[in-house]
Amino acid sequence: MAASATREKIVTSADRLFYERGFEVTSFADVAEVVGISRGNFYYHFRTKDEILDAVIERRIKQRHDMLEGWVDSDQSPKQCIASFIGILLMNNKKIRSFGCPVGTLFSELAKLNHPGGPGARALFDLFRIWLRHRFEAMGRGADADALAMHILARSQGAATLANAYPDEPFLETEVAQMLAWLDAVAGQQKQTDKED
Amino acid sequence: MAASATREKIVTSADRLFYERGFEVTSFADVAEVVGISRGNFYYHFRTKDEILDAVIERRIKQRHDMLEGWVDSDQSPKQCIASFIGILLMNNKKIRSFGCPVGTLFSELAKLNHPGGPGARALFDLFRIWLRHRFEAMGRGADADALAMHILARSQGAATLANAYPDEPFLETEVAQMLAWLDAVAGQQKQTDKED
DNA sequence: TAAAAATTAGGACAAATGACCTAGAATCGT
DNA sequence: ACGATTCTAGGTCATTTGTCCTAATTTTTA
Repeated sequence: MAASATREKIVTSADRLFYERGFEVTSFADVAEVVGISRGNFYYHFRTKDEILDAVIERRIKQRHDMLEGWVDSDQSPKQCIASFIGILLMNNKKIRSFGCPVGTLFSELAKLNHPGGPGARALFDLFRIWLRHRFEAMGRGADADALAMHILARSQGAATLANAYPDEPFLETEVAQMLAWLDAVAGQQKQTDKED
Repeated sequence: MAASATREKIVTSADRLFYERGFEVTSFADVAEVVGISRGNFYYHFRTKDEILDAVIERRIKQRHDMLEGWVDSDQSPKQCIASFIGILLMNNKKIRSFGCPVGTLFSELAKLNHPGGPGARALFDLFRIWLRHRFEAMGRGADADALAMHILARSQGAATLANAYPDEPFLETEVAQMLAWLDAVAGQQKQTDKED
C-alpha cells in the first residue's frame, strides 16, 4: 500500500482516538490496533507521539479551514456564515454531547500537559477567531469585530462543555437559538447605526 | 502524625496536581513527592487512585458548597449572589488563565476516560446549577430559573476556556462585564413584569 | 512502662508505554 | 526480470505506572 494512504489512515484513526479518549491516554498500540498495522510499521511513519499529534492538529486545521472557506465561497452573507458557524454545534451535537468540543478539549489537555503541541491547538482557536472577526468586519463591525468573535467562540465552548455534562437535555438547541438571536440583535444594532449615518 | 492530617495533606496536594496537570498524568509518585511522604505511606491512606479522586471531588464540592452558602447566609440579595458567582472568574483569573476551570477541565477529562469518577465531577456542575437556579427563583424566576442557571454556567465555562487559550488578553474582564450586564437585564426584565402585576 | 495499635518507609512486581532495531515482504524503476 | 527502494512485521529495551507486601517506627492504651 502507498505510504501516504497508510499515513492518512493513521492520522484519521489517531484523530478520532485523541478526540474520544484524549491524547495522553491514547497509546501507539491503540492507534495501531485500530488501523490494523503493527507498531513497527507505525514507527516508520511517525517517529514520536508528538509527530502524530502535529499531523492530527494539521488535519483538523485543514478540515476546519476548508469548511469555513466553503461557506465564504458559497453565496452566504457574512451573517449567514456566522450562523453556519453556530450551527456546527447542532450538526455535531451527538459527538459534542459524548466527547465535548474537539478544539476546546484538546487545547485544555495540552495546556495542562504543558505540551509543545499546545500552540498548535491554539492555532485552531485562532482559525475560528480570525475567520469570525472577518465576518463581523464584513458586517460593518470594524472596532469590536474581534471582541464579537471572541464572544461567540466563548459561547460555543461553554455550550459544548455543558452539553457534554448534560447530554440528555435539550440544552444545546436552546443555547444555539439564543446565540442566533444574539446574532440577529448584533446585526440589527448595526442596521440602526447605518440608518443614523 | 495523625492519620487525618496526612490524609488531608495528600488530598490538598492531589487536588492541586489534578487541576494543574490533569488526573490521568498525575501519578502516585508525583503526589507523594509533593506531600513529602513515601509511596508506601500513601497506599496506607488511599488504596487506589480512584479513591484519591473521590476524595478530591468531595473536597472540591464541600469547598464550593461552603463558598456558595456563605454568600447566601450573608445579607446578599439573590442578584448579588449570582454576581458573586460570576465574580469567581475574576477572583481566580490567574489560575483560570493558566489551567482553565477546575470544574470543567476535570469533568472533560473524566468524561473522555469514561472514568467512574465522571458522575462525581458532574455533581460539581449540579451544585452550581441548583444553587444558581434557586437564586433565580428567589429573583422571581419560576419558569426559566433552571434555563438561566444553565446559561450562566455555560457562559462561565466558555469564558474560562477562552481565557485559558488567550491568557495575555483582557478577555475575561470584558466577558464578566457582559455577564453582569446580562444579569442586570434579566433583573430589569423581571421588575417590568412585577410592575405589570 | 509494656503491649497493642496505628502509621510510615522502602522495596517488589507485573503490565504498559514510547522509542528503537533488524530482517523480511512488497513495490518500483530500469 | 532484477536490483533498489519503500514499506511492514515483530521483537527488544529502559522507564514508569498502579498495586501490594513486609518490616520498622511512632503513637496510643492499659
